[in-house]
Amino acid sequence: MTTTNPTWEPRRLTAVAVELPEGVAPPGTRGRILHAGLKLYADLGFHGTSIRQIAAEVGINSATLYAHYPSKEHILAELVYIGHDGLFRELEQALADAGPSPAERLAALVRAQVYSHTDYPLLALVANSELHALSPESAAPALTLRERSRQLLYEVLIDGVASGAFSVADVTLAGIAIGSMGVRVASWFGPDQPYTREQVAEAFITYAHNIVGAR
Amino acid sequence: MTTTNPTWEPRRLTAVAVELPEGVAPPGTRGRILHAGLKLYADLGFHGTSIRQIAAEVGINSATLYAHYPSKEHILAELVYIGHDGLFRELEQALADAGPSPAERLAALVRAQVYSHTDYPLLALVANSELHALSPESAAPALTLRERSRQLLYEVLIDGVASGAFSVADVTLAGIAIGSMGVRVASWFGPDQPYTREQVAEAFITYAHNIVGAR
DNA sequence: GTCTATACTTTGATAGAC
DNA sequence: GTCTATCAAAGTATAGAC
Repeated sequence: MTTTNPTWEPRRLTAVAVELPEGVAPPGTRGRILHAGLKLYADLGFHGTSIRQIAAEVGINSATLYAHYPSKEHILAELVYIGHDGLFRELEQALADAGPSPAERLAALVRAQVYSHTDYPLLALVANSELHALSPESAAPALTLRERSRQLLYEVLIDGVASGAFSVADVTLAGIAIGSMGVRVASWFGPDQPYTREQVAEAFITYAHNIVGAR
Repeated sequence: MTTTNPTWEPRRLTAVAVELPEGVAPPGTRGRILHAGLKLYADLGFHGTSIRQIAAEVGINSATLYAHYPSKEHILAELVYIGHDGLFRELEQALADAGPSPAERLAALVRAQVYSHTDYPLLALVANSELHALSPESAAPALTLRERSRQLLYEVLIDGVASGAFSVADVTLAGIAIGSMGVRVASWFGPDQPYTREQVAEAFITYAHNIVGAR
């Protein structure tokens, strides 16, 4: 193959709605740019997407983008931040609404993570898979939120072990395993498979309980 | 920010050895190109890497690359195939060496996947995270191997349920959960954390057994 | 096989009119 | 805010000498 087929473009996801959580998208053109960036970054990756593709998706000239964002990277930075911030808020709210037992609190976290990824799969994919394309300064706010989210899980696990509700040899590895189930959801959940978000969440809650030996 | 800082480059991984399994790298310059591609694709992604960077890493002129590979994509295609083929072979060998019980066979698969990712993290990362950058035709052989690897796991799970060794409501979701723990290993395992590959494997085997309710 | 030189395209971003 | 027009740089890949 010595030439590139211009009609083919790689696709990372089956077609799903390009959606952001309510209230987080800026109004007007800036918001439409953000949605277009979300769709294209999820599909082609940050480096695989050109500023002209984003503009075409919005229906504006590429130069107009720079009236709303100072660079291509700033569009990604906003998406990555929104994704991490949204997940962290969902996790915090889930804990606030959860019952007092460690098992209930762990279930609330797993459910919130699964729903976050099933409801906004493009956002989850971009936030997790394209973060590495950001400069350290642009990535820092999202990384702080990721660390805080991680802490929410570990506090629940540590409490559960301390109270005897959980029985697990290594809390860190158990947390990694539970988190791994969750972050992968956006990569396989979609309209081409038969499960509802609720079925996935309840199954993964059971697995998480099994992993930590919840009584 | 209106200009790009040419001295900064995004980094996806902490420094680890750039290694391929024995015997899979072609001899001579072609093999050195493959190693350079592995390192750079893992670090910067396929679209984030230029043909000139690969050539510079090898220490040759960029034009010389085309005496060994017909395109940038062919280098990635070979890496993605090697990664999927290597994992599949390891899984098959693990089953051949495993004891007869479903629990032993599941343990063998989990251990093989963990070792494959801890021993060749760059290869695992490129094979899984950059596959989407390939054309459908270039990706097909790897996808076939991935499906066959998936089947190995599901056969063990189905056997375990049929024999009463496992107790799990949904084999598909359990398989996804177990596979998710494994594919994430390359993203966090490295010299900056305290676990050995054996510790990770044994912990994940326990979690897998817990997920499927192994008796 | 490897090089120098270069063709040609696409890229991110800017200038300036309206 | 949006456009047309354009720049400078970087991109993949090729031609042809050695």
